[in-house]
Parts: sequence; C-alpha cells; structure tokens
Amino acid sequence: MYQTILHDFDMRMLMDSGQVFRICCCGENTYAVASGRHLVRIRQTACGPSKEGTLSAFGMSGEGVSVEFSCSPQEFDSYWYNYFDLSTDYGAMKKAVDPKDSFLTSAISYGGGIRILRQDLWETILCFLISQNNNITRIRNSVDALCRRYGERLEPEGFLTGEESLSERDFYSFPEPEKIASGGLEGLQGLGLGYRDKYILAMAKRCCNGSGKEFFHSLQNADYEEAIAILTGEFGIGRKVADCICLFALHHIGAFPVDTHVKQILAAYYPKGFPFERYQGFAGVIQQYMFYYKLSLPSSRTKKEAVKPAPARKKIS
DNA sequence: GTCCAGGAAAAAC
DNA sequence: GTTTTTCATGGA
Repeated sequence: MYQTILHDFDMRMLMDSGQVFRICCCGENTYAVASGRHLVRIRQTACGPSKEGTLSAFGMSGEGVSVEFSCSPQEFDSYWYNYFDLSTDYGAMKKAVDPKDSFLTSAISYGGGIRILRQDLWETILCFLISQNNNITRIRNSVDALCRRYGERLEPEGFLTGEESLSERDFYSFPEPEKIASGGLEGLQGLGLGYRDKYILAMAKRCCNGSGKEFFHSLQNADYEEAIAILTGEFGIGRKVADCICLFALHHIGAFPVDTHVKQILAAYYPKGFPFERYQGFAGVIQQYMFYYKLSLPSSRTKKEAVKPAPARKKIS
C-alpha cells in the first residue's frame, strides 16, 4: 500500500471523463484502474478541514484528497505517478482561465479533479478507434469485452488498508496486437463493435511483431503535427480520433479534439469563436474540463433547437 | 420508428 | 475539391 495527498485529483471525475475506459468503481470511494498489464485499486477520502464534504469538493485545488494505492511504493513511482501525470501543476492552468468566461469557470468548478492521463499508446489507439460514433457506456463495454476475450486475467496487487473483501469483479490485461490479429474478424464478433471491427483488425495486423514497436516509437518521437499526420494516415483514424490519441496517450496537451459534444459547446456558448490563443499549448486540458461539464448539463441546453429554433416539425402521418 | 453517441470511409455531387 | 451517405449497435 502507498498513501499520499493529491491536489486537482478526483477518481470519480477521471473515471467518467471520457478519456479512459478501464476505470471502474468497486466500492465506496474505491476504484480499480487497469492499464496495459497493470492493475491497481485506489481509495480516495477527503482530508483536512474542508467544507461539508460533498464529492464535488474532492480534487479542488487547495483542499487535496487523501489517496491510497493498493500497490507498492515502487510500483507507484515507476508507473502510476506518471500515468496520473502527477508532476504537472493543474492549478496554474486553471488560473489562466478568463474569469469572465462563465461556462469555463463553471466547468472547472465542476470538474476540477480531472487530469490528462498518460495512457498506454496501443491501448489508447484501439479504445479511440472503438469510440467513433459511439457512446461512453458502449465503448466501456466493448473494451471490457475485448480484454475478457483476448487479455489475461490480472491478479490484484497489494491491498488497501482495512480491505475486507476484494471486488467480485475481475480484470484483464489489454490484449496484444498478435492476439487480436490471430482471431480474425470472427474473433471480434459479439463485442458490440459494429462496423468498427474491421478498423480494429487492420490496426492489430499492422502492429503485429516488430512493426508495432516501430510505429509506436515513431509516434512517441514525433511532435504534435507529425503525430497527427502519421495517425490520420491509418485506416479508421480521422482528425478527431488522432487528436484524442495525441492528448490522452502522447500527452500533447495542446490537442483539442472536437467531437459531437464539443461541437455543441462551441456552437452554444462560443458562437463568435473560442479563444484558443489564450490557451495556447494546453487547450486540451481546457477542452477536457468543458467536455466533462457538458455531460452533466441537460441536453436541451446545447442541442441545436436550443441554439437555433428548429423549423416546424414535420407532421407524422 | 427516430434520434443519438468522444466519426470516418466511401460515394456522389 | 467539397458535400452527402453509409456504416452497426443499443439506449432513450
């Protein structure tokens, strides 16, 4: 077990932020995080004198949360510290936000515990291939089903203090390209992938054996623009998915993925344009606060009808 | 039945 | 070169 105090950190927000699909809640204030072949359980509790502790108070700058990792301090240092991007000061980026921008200030007050994770590249490429024209719940289910079919069962590492029983749920490693490729298209049926199965298979074949390592290294050594060019050259990856991979795996935090939600935000709240110049170099962090906050809003607020009233509805016969 | 979801490829203009 | 259609799937 390893315990520490963290700022700008909230597991529930990270779990639901849409950047990662392998975190689940497995008890009160307790979460399981799987990444590649790593698995850890994390318990987070409010600490210090804070205003009556709502969950939303977690992770706000200044307050901090007490966080227990089930793993050893060595595993924390060598993997999870980097995964959660704990060397970055998010308070500084929050302060850069225009105080007159009420949408953004609300978004940060609502989702201040979000960070940009440094996720495994192979895993992130596949997860965001699955994400296209899909919703977060279905993505999570497909990713989990894929890991159950081709991954290996992971043994929980270490224990949290006073842990009575482990979660009934079991966890699997993210499958290697060779495993997915060998199963062919048939091996991808029944996972809810829909038409995306052919993208997954093509990417798995492309990353088999040595060529995957080369591909990953070229991406990791590329700057943002180069990475976008490489990624969008692949079957099934367009600009939006490429931006997500750049942001969530390659940590190009200037990347600003525009999906259906962000498109709605920009149309509804920034009709005269979003001030990208103000957030140069870290717009992706700002984007993530906006995205997460938007998920909590009633859809009527940003749906097209709310912005521009739709013409009279066509009469049904 | 229709619309929507962290879109992109293929077809059609 | 740009716009439109198609592509699976399941929940609302």
